[in-house]
Amino acid sequence: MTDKIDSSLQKAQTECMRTGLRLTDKRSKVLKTLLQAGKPLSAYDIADQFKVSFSESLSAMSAYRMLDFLMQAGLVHKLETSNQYLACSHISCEHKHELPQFLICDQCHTVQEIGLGTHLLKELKDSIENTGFTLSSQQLELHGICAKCRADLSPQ
Amino acid sequence: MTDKIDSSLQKAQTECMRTGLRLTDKRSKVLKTLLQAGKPLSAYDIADQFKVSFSESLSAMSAYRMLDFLMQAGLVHKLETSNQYLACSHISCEHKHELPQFLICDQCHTVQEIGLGTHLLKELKDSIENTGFTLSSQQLELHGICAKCRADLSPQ
DNA sequence: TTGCAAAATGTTATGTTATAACATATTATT
DNA sequence: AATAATATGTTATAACATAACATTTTGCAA
Ligand SMILES: [Zn+2]
Ligand SMILES: [Zn+2]
Ligand SMILES: [Zn+2]
Ligand SMILES: [Zn+2]
Repeated sequence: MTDKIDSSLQKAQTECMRTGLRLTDKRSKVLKTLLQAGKPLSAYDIADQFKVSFSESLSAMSAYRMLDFLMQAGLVHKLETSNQYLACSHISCEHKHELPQFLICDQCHTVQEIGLGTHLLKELKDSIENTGFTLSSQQLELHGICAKCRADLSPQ
Repeated sequence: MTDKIDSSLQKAQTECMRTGLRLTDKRSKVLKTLLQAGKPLSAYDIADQFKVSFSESLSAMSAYRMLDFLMQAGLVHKLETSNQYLACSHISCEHKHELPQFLICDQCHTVQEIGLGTHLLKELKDSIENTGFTLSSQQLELHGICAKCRADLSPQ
């Protein structure tokens, strides 16, 4: 678990270096906070958790700025439907996503970042662009009940 | 234009009667405010516009409550990506949508409520449910540049 | 028709999310 | 070392949303 987090942080650092972005100590710690949480947090939650984890102050204002940076760097996503932030699931792997897609469980609030087939995405994209609209990179947030909660609800 | 708005209000009234919902005068005026605006408004915008249009007070708190009602009735949608509300485009027509889909122009902020092919939606739904996730009714909000703005950007 | 209960609306307070504006500190470059 | 650019600290405020309780309106039954 810690290994996964460390390797993600390592990878993030390397990738930022390569692209000329400065993943400072605090920014890295904000990312680490999200990786450790393993679930979406609000900016204010992040600031609070940061203080607990690192015994170091972080104002919400700073959290927002660092989240902006991390989002630009593609390391963090914002869930618009819940105003929360979460670490990208694909930091440590090679998987490259154009359009992040999230399945959000309304029961246990876990979020799964998935990768729909490129075929399906292309179809979706084509269908939209046929209307004359030009898509910019965005994301899909789909709500429902996750497999685990579904099993808990109907036990047999 | 006014005809379209009136017929939508009429239809909304009829539909609410049929399903036992009470589309009160104020609720109807909130819906009218959105229909007249023809674009998404925040709850506070709605309260302000309501006062202007009807010379009648409406607190933001009341606006939120009326929006909740209108959303439950399927007459209004909330855009989660901009915290704004807009009248459903399909009030006056028979078109029934399970999953509302919006194309949001980041240039001029107009919103187009579209209907993707049922085939494509089914494929999307199947693809997601294959992961074990159970979708509840949700919506797609896709950002980009509308045809008009695109034309303005590249004039020839 | 009167009385009651439920639903709708009014009102005030407060919680939550996000940005503006300006000061200070750190870093890179010359 | 001087300078400029970037990052962070700090305070204030804007924007979005809900809680809690009072009052009014409505539907319905006695
Ligand atoms: Zn991602
Ligand atoms: Zn769940
Ligand atoms: Zn609609
Ligand atoms: Zn546009």
